[in-house]
Amino acid sequence: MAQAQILSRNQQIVLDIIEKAKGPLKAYSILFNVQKKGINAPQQIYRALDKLIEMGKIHKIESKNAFVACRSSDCEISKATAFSICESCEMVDEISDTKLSKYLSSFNHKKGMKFKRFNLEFFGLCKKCK
Amino acid sequence: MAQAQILSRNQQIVLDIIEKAKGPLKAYSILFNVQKKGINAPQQIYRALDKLIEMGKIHKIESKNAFVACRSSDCEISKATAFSICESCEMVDEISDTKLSKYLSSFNHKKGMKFKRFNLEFFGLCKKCK
DNA sequence: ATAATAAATGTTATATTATAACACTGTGTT
DNA sequence: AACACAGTGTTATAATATAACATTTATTAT
Repeated sequence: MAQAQILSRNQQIVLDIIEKAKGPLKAYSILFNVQKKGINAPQQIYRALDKLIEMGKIHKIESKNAFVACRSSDCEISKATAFSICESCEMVDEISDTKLSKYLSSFNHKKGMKFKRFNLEFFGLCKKCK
Repeated sequence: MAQAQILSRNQQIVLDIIEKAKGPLKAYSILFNVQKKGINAPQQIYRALDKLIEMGKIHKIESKNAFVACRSSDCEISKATAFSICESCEMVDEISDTKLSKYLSSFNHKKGMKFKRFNLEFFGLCKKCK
């Protein structure tokens, strides 16, 4: 069993903000939110974000340049991510569907590529906005 | 049957560069490549890119902020995109796999979201780099 | 305990990616 | 002609991300 990760000060501050948020947060919006805690520069945010991603605590939504907390049961290093994104309200929801994950993890590209990781982003209208 | 799209001058210039390229191109690298043709400003590139994406002529690789020509048989508006990306040589390959596409297009999110479009990016090592 | 190593921090500067805003041009209506 | 519309050119600026370097803190080995 993997040992619980110990986070550094800045990593914890950044993770707290992202976990409290209702939706994806952008790096600079995180920065503005933590300036009262003594974090002043983008670098500090991006470094924390990088580590948190490595740890699988958060994910980056590539199409939005924004970051969300990982909600899947165990937060190991994430090799398989999928999200549904509402194009109206911008809501992002992590999809944890075992079948989907298995299907994609075992997907074999004709050209003989061996995959380590994938990221899938679905776009549409959520239940509310529909 | 959809009529062949007529491209504007700038759209054609940008598409030509992207089609000639071996891999994904970034907006500013396109810009530097077309300055001899009288295109001077990022806006002109981004406007062309936006239209070309709308037309399905090119795709954006979100994780790289780069653009590739669509290689799939018919270049209609693209609602279902998938790519394999080599983490070593940065090669990007469009995956056109009917089964995969059908599987994902019919994927139904529990939370009742209706999808219009998806983008999938696989990461790993290509045959050469393996 | 201490030296050595690795990880994280703080800071300034700068690179890269992308959009806003406005004036203008060409083309096709009606 | 008057109008609408898509595309263009241009200047300025916003938003996202990294480089580089000095310092501090934590971890490990001896």
